[in-house]
Amino acid sequence: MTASRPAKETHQVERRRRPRGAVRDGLVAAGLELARTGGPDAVVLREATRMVGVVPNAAYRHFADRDELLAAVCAAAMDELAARMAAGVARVPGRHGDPDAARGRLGAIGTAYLAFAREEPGLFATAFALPHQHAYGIPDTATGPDRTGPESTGPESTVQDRTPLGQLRTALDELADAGLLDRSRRDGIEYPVWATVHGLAVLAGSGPLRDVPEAARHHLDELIFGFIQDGLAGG
Amino acid sequence: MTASRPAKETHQVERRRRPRGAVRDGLVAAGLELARTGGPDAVVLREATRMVGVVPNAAYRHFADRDELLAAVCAAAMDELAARMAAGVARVPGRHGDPDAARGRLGAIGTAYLAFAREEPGLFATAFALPHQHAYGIPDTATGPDRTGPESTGPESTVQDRTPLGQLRTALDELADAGLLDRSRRDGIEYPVWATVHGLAVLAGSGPLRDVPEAARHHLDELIFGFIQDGLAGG
DNA sequence: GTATTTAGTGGACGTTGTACACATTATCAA
DNA sequence: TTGATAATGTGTACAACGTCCACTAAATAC
Repeated sequence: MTASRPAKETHQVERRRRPRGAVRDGLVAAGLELARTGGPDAVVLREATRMVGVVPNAAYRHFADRDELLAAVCAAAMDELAARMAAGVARVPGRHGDPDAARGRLGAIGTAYLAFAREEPGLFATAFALPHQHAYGIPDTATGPDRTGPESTGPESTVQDRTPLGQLRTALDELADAGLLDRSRRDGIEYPVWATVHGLAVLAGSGPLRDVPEAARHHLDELIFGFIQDGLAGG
Repeated sequence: MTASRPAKETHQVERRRRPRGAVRDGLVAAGLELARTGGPDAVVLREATRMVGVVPNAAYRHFADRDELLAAVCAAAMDELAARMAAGVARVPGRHGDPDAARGRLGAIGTAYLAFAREEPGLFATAFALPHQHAYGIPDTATGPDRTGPESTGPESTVQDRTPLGQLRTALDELADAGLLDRSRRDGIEYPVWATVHGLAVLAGSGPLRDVPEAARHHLDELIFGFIQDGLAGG
């Protein structure tokens, strides 16, 4: 403390030498790792700062509070799910409109969804965890169109959205283009399909159907896919 | 302190005057109220003891730790769901085997399920919240038949189980008895049906489809029920 | 009536989220 | 270049939580 700014080469704490936004990104990445092994509740602010190598309060320069960090982590987890789905779809060959390809891509979407839920239960739970904003308040009285409601598509859905629902919509549209899904049944059908796959993912992932043996798990998947096929074919 | 046991009527802290098991039951009831308004994370041990009027450590005479209390609260929440479903089914008139009654009872089950998820989001989330045993461990390697696997029914499913899955099974059996569900399609069909309803309950309750307006919500319900009907009818 | 179990109290510790004051570096105007 | 201002990290502190330990009074068993 004698000199005003002495020996800068020794080891002056190396304060603030990280590139811009590195701490923020690091916190999200750390939170993602915590979420991967422990779900949303495991993303604890202090632990994340510890992993990044900063003091706990440093996080508050980048996030208003823990919930805002968690929100970023949730978004990252959702992105990872979307990426896996897109990768699975991309692996299916065949031009648009080809019935086999259309079927294959829809199947790939469902498979990727279930695989993610099974292989990364923590991230899956985190992706769908609402950051405790006010969590479970009064049933809500006419909330405006704030959050992702029925996925407000643009004028004509020009740019494809990578969200799970967006990818599902694309696959179902192709199924209709290929003549495998009656146009009169297309409208809104994405919700029952999504609900069915998501329901199985939740029930078998962290719900009452967790720890059913691997064989039965596969059987459940087949049951679900068959059920969806029947639902798409219609009565 | 002069007499060995003086003035018992004054105000000697009124220690231990509660009936047997009252504290335990009170803790679960308190936890249930906390869960009702805040979900599983809101069931905090100290707050529950405060509501019951005992010191925090008193809880440890009845539960090994917070997770064990939470487990009891989860079971209570699941019971409430089951009770609502049973009540809904009981409201539908008609003898066993009557097609209208069979359809009505299956519908009542789904309706009660969705209504519970919508009216009591905290309890619904709690009912399906696994108490953080080790939560999201390694994907599990051949776990034995410990937890509620595929709902091990007795020899011939003599006594009806009130669990949601049990009630759904009963309704589907009746549907088959009434000739509305092909016997060849009955086996295992409860899982896709459950998954579909549960998926919608989760997505619309605390998931990305929360805060869709009331009207669209009803439309979603109809879509789901129609989809299930088609799935039951088969291709 | 005494001994033993049961069920509550009191105090303490470590961890968490977060607020306030402070210090240092980056950015930009003069 | 210099000096103001914003951005970003540090330190200290506090309340609340889950949980541990020692102690004590009531209920029960012998």
